[in-house]
Amino acid sequence: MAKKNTTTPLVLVDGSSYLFRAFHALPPLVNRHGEPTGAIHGVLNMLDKLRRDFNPELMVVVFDAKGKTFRNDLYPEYKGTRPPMPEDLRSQIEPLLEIIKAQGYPILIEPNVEADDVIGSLSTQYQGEVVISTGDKDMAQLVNERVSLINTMSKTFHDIDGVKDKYGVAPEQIRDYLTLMGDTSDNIPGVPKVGPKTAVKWLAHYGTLENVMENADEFKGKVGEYLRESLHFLPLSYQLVTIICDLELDCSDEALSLKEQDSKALVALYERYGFNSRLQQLGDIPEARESVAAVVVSSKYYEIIHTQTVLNQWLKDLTEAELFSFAIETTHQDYIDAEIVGLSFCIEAGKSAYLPLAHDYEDAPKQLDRDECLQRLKPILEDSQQYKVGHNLKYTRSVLLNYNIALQGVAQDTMLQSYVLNSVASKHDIQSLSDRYLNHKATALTDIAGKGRKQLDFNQIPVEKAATYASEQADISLRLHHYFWSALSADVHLKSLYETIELPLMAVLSNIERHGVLLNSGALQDQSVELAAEMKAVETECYALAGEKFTLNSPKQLQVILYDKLQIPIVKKTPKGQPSTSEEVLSELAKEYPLPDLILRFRSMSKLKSTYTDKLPLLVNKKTQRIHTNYHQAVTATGRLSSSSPNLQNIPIRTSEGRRIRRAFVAMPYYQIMAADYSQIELRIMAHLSQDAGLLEAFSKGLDVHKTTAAEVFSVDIDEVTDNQRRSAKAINFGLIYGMTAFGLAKQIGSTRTEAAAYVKSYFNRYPGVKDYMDNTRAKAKEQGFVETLFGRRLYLPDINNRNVMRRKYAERTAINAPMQGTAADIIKKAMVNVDALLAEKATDTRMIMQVHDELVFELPRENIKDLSLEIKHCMENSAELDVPLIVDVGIGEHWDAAH
DNA sequence: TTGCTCACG
DNA sequence: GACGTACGTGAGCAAC
Repeated sequence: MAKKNTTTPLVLVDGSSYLFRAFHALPPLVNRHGEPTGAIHGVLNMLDKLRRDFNPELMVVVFDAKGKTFRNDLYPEYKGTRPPMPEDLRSQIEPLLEIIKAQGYPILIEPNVEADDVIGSLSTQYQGEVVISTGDKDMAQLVNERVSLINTMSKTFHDIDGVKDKYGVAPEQIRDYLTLMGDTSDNIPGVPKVGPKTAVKWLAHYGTLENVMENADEFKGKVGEYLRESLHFLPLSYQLVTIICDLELDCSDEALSLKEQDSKALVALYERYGFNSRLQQLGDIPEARESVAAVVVSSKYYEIIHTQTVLNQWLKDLTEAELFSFAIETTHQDYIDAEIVGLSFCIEAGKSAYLPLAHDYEDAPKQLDRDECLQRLKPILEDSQQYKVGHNLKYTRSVLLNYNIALQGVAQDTMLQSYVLNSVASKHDIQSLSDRYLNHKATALTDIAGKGRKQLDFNQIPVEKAATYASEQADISLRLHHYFWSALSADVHLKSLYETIELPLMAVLSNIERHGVLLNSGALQDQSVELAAEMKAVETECYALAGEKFTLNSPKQLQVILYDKLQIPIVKKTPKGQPSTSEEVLSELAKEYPLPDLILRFRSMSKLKSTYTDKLPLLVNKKTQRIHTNYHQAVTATGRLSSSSPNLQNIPIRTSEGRRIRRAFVAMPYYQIMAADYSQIELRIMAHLSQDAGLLEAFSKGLDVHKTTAAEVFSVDIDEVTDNQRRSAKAINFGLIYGMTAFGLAKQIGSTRTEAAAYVKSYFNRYPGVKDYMDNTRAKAKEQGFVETLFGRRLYLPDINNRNVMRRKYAERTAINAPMQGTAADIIKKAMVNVDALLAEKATDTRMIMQVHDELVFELPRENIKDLSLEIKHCMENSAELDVPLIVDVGIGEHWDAAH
């Protein structure tokens, strides 16, 4: 085959590998017919990206054919351990092929061989540069001077050196390497106990598999025996991992060239499968415009509202709309200081408007009066029957309240929709979502405002630019809603989680944030002064012991002092290979040396001072004189909230110096602080989920569960359990929630690994239900690719079947932990919604002011405090029906510390 | 910006 | 005989 006269490479795509990976990596999106389309999206986006990156003229997408291949004839057990393809994936193949074909890609599907073999043959026989796009490491054997690999999903690129770096062997050794290791996912046997490290070591010494086999007698120990026992089947394994490179295929340029897309067919397909943003893009092509117009609103129409007449028309349209999306643009990111600069609206995809109100740069065009416009919008925004969509409406709601507008009728928040559908997707901001789900690169704020110190506030941005950006925000939000809504509607649990927990919680959180917490700044400032003095003293002592001055807070400098200068032996290294100076290590060293203990004292004081006593007073808001945190509702993988600026979920409690900080969290005059926390909620959830008889009984009888566990594990009478046994049992109970190993438990309780393993074994004997539950959870996770909480919140685990042991084990531990941590999060969120309703009904002056994962904190008037605290306690305890009682402990005091 | 360390549940 | 080792967060500091 001749090389085509082109400067761009031939791109070969392993379609099957990407289809499979996209299916597991992406959320289970469905179109309006309820058909799954997530994997199709994934593969199409990937193809787009390859085209953008390489701009190729020749490009082929290769898929595995259905049915058996010649490898099954060689070895009937080949891929014998693979579960059957999930139906939701199988059903996406045909539509995907149709779409790819209509987009103009040549497709190759060869019977009796795999996609690898087709790609191997094409890359070998083509004379020019080749890029193979695959997620499969076996293809590394095809790399040479003109053939390289790219993994479009993990964004990695491998040429010859890249393969050597990644695997430790040259491309021509890859087959030997794979043969020695075997491949569990394809069910190809290798030498037992030989993994990447050993395979690389052997090949580095002997060069080839053949040489290893000829010298098998030289290998010592158990592995040597395994090697000799494996010799008879290694040639077969080698044959199985070898990619065929001499298939006779049509390799003409004609066969490999990208073709013109069939716009008409694409319009029909995109419409059929609900690929709206692709449909929009087709609308820009003249010959497709007509057919596109027949199915969607095509062109984007962004209007700027400058006159009363236009405003009137839009207000009328908004009032008549069943559902509209809107967004606000403000001067600050902080909702308290934010002033509204403009609003955008969208009634149907592609048709939106921007209402500029407070752009005040030099020569800014005259704009409608802000207060007047807001007054006219107020009835619409406050109408609970007028349904609205937005993105991160907690912020919008808080800002509008500054203008005395109480947002009602929030039907949808696209940030929360995205989070409920897939909490693991790292970002839920509108730009990322548009890119990911609509395949549309939205204008970013930094595109129009710049970034860093010179970033313009929104009121400084020219109205024209601002209008494009803001209108697009509303437009995208509406499109995302259509997209997410069909996916949510397909799953009753996810939909209910979204509608009954996350959406109502949004307003509750907004109220908590806005109300804020009263802080005794003076007390903290005093503490800062005292800490500074003590730190000074410790510092002087440290310099004396070290024999020189150094930065106590620098791990790097401390390393030099401890391990180089003072020659203290290294106990542990950080993940990057540096000798660690962590708390754990220093405590150990403190037994023998004086300096580590001083460093620890210095560090803890420094932490308290810099993070809390110095910083918190600075965060008191000038207007309200209180602290206003931000609760993030779409950050954690498990469903918990997180808190920032300041983080009120990590205020110290474990040391007395730390608790002193809590005493600065006070109530206003005539009020008190009440703290209500769930007792051992995650263990109770484990009892409920596992239905283990022993655990259920312990909780139902109100026993001390750690003591009960100790009695069982150590086979002693419950009255004879020692404090030490109880402590170990508590560590076991916690460890179980985290998916522990014997190693981790041993480290925690300071026992040997063997002892720890015996405790775990004994635990599982006594609580067989827990063991079953954990095994079932892992198995289900592997099968489904996700785990669920009691209320159906999902957590996807893309690594649960990863070939990398570490990543897989990590995913397995997450699989164990997430249902418990997540269910606890669901329960307290429900409680927050319920308690909020209770307080509204009571019309008291009581305010919820903080949430710390299993604790709610309130500020309430002194009168009737006992009655109300009991009501709140009951409300929290009844927010979920478990097969064990939910217990809430309540405390009241002048400050947060006293309320515990 | 990254790595380390440490505050919380 | 390799390699890591209990889950989930946010923040400050040093050093690049």
